[in-house]
Amino acid sequence: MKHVASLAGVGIKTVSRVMNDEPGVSEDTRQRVLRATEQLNYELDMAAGSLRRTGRATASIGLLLPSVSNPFSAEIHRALEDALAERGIAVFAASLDDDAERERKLVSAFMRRRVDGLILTTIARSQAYLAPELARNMPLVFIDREPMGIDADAIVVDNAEGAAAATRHLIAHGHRNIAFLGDRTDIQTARERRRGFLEELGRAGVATVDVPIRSGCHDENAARQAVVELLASDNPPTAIFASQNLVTFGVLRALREAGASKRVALVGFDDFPLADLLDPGVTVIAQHPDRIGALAAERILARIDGDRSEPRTYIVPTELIARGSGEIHSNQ
Amino acid sequence: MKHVASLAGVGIKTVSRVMNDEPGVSEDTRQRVLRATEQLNYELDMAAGSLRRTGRATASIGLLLPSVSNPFSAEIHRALEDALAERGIAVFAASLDDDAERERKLVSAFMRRRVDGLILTTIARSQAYLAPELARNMPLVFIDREPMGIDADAIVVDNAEGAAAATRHLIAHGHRNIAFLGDRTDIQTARERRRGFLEELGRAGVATVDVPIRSGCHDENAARQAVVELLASDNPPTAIFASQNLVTFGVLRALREAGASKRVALVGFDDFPLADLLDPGVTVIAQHPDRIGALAAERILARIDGDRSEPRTYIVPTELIARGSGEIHSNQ
DNA sequence: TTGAAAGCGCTAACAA
DNA sequence: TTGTTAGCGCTTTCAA
Repeated sequence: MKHVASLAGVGIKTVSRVMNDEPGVSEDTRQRVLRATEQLNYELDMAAGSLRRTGRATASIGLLLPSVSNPFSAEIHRALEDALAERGIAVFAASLDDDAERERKLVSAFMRRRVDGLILTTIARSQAYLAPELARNMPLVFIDREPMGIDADAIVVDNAEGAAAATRHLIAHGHRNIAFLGDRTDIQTARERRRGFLEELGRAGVATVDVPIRSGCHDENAARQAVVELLASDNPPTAIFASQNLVTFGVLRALREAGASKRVALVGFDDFPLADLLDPGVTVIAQHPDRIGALAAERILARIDGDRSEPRTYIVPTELIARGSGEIHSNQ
Repeated sequence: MKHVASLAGVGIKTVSRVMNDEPGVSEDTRQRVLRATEQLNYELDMAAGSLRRTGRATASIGLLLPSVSNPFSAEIHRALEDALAERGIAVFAASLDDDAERERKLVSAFMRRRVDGLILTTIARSQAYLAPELARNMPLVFIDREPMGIDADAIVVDNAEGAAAATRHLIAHGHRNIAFLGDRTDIQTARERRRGFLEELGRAGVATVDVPIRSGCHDENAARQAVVELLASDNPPTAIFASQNLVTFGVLRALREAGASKRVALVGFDDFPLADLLDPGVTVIAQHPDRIGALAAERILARIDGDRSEPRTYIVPTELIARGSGEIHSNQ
């Protein structure tokens, strides 16, 4: 900046004014400064600026996702980026891998970079470690899973209700023996989906005592294996509820291998590409990652802009999309 | 940091030593400082540090992808993150949207944040605008598409050879009337794939003059529409080469709607989840985004560490995965 | 409309 | 082993 100033024959503060589009610079000087910046290929150093600037904003936020390569997460990421780019805010993205230790390390890495806000998917038992940041008005928005031990904005879907809707749908098609394939129980959404499933069965008067529940399926293979075992059991289920997209993929593989795709009904939580092109099409409870991302962006921007209202949890509705696999009737 | 120093009763430089794990601090003092940081919930300000540090490293890089939500891009992103996280480097991720103006703006946003390196997918006709950065030894790695007008590291796949392999495969199954569904021709990889396709047809002695070529399919719907028209034409193709995953999806839809899935052969460029569960399974030319990401990380780290060797283009091989759709024989 | 001086939080260089 | 001073590139404050 010094160099630009001397090349343009002006003071350093004048260059600062031009670079930040501040008023009080004659058009003539402005042009001279701009020419100098081009000649020197100069770009403002935002970090140096934010050191002195009142408010200290860095125009960056930290985004913690289950994984940047998870399609659901990636859609949220994109919606967020679109909304934040309009305000010139850059996004540090990182993957949680459902590991509590990683969560702490990545949050700390964001803090050391003095981000203006944090948008987080979490796995640790408690997020109370963030209380000091919250007290200092660090904008915090939790997505997909609500925080524990701390009161902050959250954007979630109604997991219990979505799971209940899936279950209701299967019951309406004559099923009573419905298997539940769930993710790791340390994941809040997984527990909620199980709760919704069981409550709905209860409402329908199905004794939940011998409902086949397989929790802890965190990947495709675990789910596939679980289905293989269920189908080989004494009393194989006539329908399956898969609580997550990777689990749904594993179920699809197992059913295909057993030749049971058109006999055993299936509803999956979370939509995925090509679900309609499989045979039968896969009935799902669709979440709306784009809406989750847009809402999260809206909330973090409001907090950055000084909104000090009570933290709230926002619920984005789910939607059942019938494509065939969930409409298979029970023969029993 | 001042506060921590006075609370611990030490000089500010001692705190700096502790925070940066520098030697020359007694275990006793170290403990006192760490206690003070915990009490004050202090985290180092890396940006302030890098202002003074020799080399100015910010421990962050800029990553420009076609879109963070594109599955292929997202896999690259993940592989990169894994390799860079080991070195404590954070990633600014952004979406290009195949828009040259966006490219310039996002690169400029990265520069203003003084990233330690740039990993870029580009669309602009020329990347000569980056020559000044390159001259200043800014580490630059291009992925998926080679830069124009500038000599820098690039990680690409052999698009022409991959397309040729797909074409060869179809020819070997008796096809001569193969349609090419290509992406926008301002995208380098799209042009390369078309070249590989045409050259292979030439080698096989097929007159390329009346080969049905449909370029400019940038999304699912354009591809679907193109296939609908091709199937309705006088001389419908017996096989299709889809040059990109969204295009493949559109082709799948069109074939399904026409009831032609088991009659018209299909090979798609780029693998995708569930390709094996469709009926027939979809034969693809698989790229290896994880390897591209890992290689890009390796190169940018080498450049950051001072490697000044001649820029190179690294080619990651593709792989034909036969699943059924590409093995449909021609009846003609 | 312009610029000089101070200082943001940190690390380099050097001194004790 | 520890601390002091200067200064990184910028914005704030204030004066001209």
